[in-house]
Amino acid sequence: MIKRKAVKKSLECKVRITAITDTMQVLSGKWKIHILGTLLQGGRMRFMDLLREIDGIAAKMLSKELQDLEMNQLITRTVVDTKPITVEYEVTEYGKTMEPIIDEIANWGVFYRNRLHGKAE
Amino acid sequence: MIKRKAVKKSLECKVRITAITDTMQVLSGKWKIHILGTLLQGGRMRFMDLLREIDGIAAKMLSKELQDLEMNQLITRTVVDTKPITVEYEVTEYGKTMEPIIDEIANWGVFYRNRLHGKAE
DNA sequence: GAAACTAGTTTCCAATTGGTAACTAATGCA
DNA sequence: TGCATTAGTTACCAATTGGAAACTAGTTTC
Repeated sequence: MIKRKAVKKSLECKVRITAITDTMQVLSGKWKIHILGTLLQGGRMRFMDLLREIDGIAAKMLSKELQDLEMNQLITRTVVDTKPITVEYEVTEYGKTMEPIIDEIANWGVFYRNRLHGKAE
Repeated sequence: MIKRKAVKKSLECKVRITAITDTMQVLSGKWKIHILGTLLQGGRMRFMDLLREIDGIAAKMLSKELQDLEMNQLITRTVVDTKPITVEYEVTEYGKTMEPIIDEIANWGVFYRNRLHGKAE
């Protein structure tokens, strides 16, 4: 018996921990999942649409989080030459690979609420 | 056309936002997902095992996060009357419903790493 | 009796996060 | 001319988060 646990840790666990850390870093902060979720439902949306749709977010936060998401290539930013200039945001194909995560998180949240009330009913 | 968008928001979006907020609150902080992930892999584990297994966590953080997870009934805490007293932590059946989320997050992290290197290869 | 191991707790500090409110700059409308 | 709308930015501030290190306290081993 010569430290089998340490081997087990190095191989399986570390890769997993790195993977989880990466994902959570990309989704860090209070708003990114909500922005992605809203854009996944709404398709192409403008800044002001998002500001109105996502309850409680401030312009500063929305702006910063959109920049982060764009840097990670999860969304695209397109300036449209309308009367007052508008900017459209859209989830990329790559960004759409986040959908299973967001769905699982949303599902669990519903499950959680149901459990808090009557599970016997 | 009398504000159809607002209706759409109230019905679909708000429930989803609440659900996501709930889940993320239960998983809040830097360590909860790692602790759950480690316990899901390792089964019944002691405090010191977790401290050694989860790279970088401090005793204070581990202690606090374990308390949070126990309060939310995702794990159980059992004091064992060994020579120096030990405490065992284990994921509950309810806690195991988090597994799909953690798996999706870990999967995406692996996908993310692969994409950063060679996707053409 | 000293050192080590168990499972934490306490204190103190630094960095990050996120919120409010005011401001910019370009354009259109009355 | 003055107000509204677009998409932000800036400055300031408060709360939360998390990390290091030292400490507690009981038991066992050398």
